[in-house]
Amino acid sequence: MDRIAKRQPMEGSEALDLLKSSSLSQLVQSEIQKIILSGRYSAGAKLNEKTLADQLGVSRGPVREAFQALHARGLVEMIPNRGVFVQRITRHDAVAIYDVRAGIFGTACRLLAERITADMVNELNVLLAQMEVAGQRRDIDAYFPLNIEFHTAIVTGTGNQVLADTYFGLISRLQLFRARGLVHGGGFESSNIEHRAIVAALDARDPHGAFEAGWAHVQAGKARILASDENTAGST
Amino acid sequence: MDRIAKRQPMEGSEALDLLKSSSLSQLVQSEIQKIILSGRYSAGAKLNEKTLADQLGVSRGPVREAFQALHARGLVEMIPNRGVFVQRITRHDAVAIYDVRAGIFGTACRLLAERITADMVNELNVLLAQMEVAGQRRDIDAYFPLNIEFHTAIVTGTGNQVLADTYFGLISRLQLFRARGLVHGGGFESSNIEHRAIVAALDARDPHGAFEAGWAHVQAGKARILASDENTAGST
DNA sequence: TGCCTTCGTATTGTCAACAATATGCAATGT
DNA sequence: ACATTGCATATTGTTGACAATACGAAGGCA
Repeated sequence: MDRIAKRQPMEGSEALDLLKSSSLSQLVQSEIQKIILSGRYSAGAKLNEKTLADQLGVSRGPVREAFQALHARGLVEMIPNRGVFVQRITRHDAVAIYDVRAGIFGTACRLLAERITADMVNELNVLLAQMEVAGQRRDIDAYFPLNIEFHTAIVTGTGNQVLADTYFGLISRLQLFRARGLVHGGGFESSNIEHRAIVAALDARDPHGAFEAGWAHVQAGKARILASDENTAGST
Repeated sequence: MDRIAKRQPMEGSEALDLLKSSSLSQLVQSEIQKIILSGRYSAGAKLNEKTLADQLGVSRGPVREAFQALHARGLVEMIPNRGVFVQRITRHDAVAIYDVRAGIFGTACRLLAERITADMVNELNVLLAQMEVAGQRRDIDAYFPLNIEFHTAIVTGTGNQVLADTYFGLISRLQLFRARGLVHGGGFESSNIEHRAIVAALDARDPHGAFEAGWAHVQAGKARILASDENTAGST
């Protein structure tokens, strides 16, 4: 764990974040978030204030502030006088998150369909082609980042920052759900078919079709994850 | 401003909140949120740590923690070494929030259409009737809480807590937008027509129709607010 | 007059100490 | 053997103090 530097302005990797946010709590927050999402702590694990503070080289104050922000983002659970724990995402929670994500992503597609440029369509088509290649090769390490880039391009392409923030908030909570196990390979083919349907609707500037395609894609993803989870563990 | 009691367990109004959350920061947070949403501070106004801490009868620590949570919820803006300010919601922001709200509310309607009970339909019909009475009487004080109850019933009726939280988060940010001025009366008639369309689709268990009705209702509300804002102030 | 520098004050950022609560272990009693 | 009580320890909750930064007024200079 990288010890946060004692205020020396430029310090390697995230100098930009530092310049923008400066305050230690922001730094500590993103650091703890990284730790949580990396899956280093299992779901429900306790986050000790002093331990974390020592690891990051700060006092407990900023750590406690970071906890509050992470709690508001739904990444940790706080029990008074007991402590802070990595949020447990049950199957039931995951379903709820996926349904909201379906609505948000569908909305993104719908909004994008009304304003998408030819360049953006081309960009998505390039990603589509690359994903198909990776899919045929069963190359999950190539496929995964492309898949993320595809969804990110659509969500940020709307130009709606609130939508993007909401979407990424849901994504991070889902990361928490599948933090353990779940290679969730497979489903390349169907996933690519769904991607093509989305781009087709976007290219046709068809808001309704785009929403439906986006919604259906996330719902299909939900089904795939839940099926995969069914096989690996018997979580509540 | 009610001074927060010094730990005496039961203290009038929000004893339940206290029992559940206990920690001062939670209390302070909801208190500051109330202050912000009440519109007592104008948009962009500075929130002084020590002043607030003294008003609430606590030290700066819990106040700072509350700030972090409120920042994560998008209610305040934090500038390093400068302080915390009531979040400014521009017209552009409001449009973005409304678009997301349309998607979320539409999604709520869609999900609810798949699981709504006859009792729930009746409940909504009762609210519908009451709103029509209030609308015909131009009784905004009666109409407003009914309107909120109608939307809340739909959103919570889905049983999806994540969706509800997301929705209410957007609502509170919108409250920030129209905190000043904006009586936004009028539009009763059209609003009621839209409400009827929503309930009709729900009663018909028609997910697509319900989504569209919900989406259209929020979009219409957006148009009404923006038009009203056009007349009152020239915000950015 | 208008602009810049300088200094005092107010405010934020961080920390370490103190108080309150919970946890785990040992001793006691049934 | 098992449950219960009491104590020692660890952890959280809160506070006040100190350091660093920003703000604003007064004064000097062109």
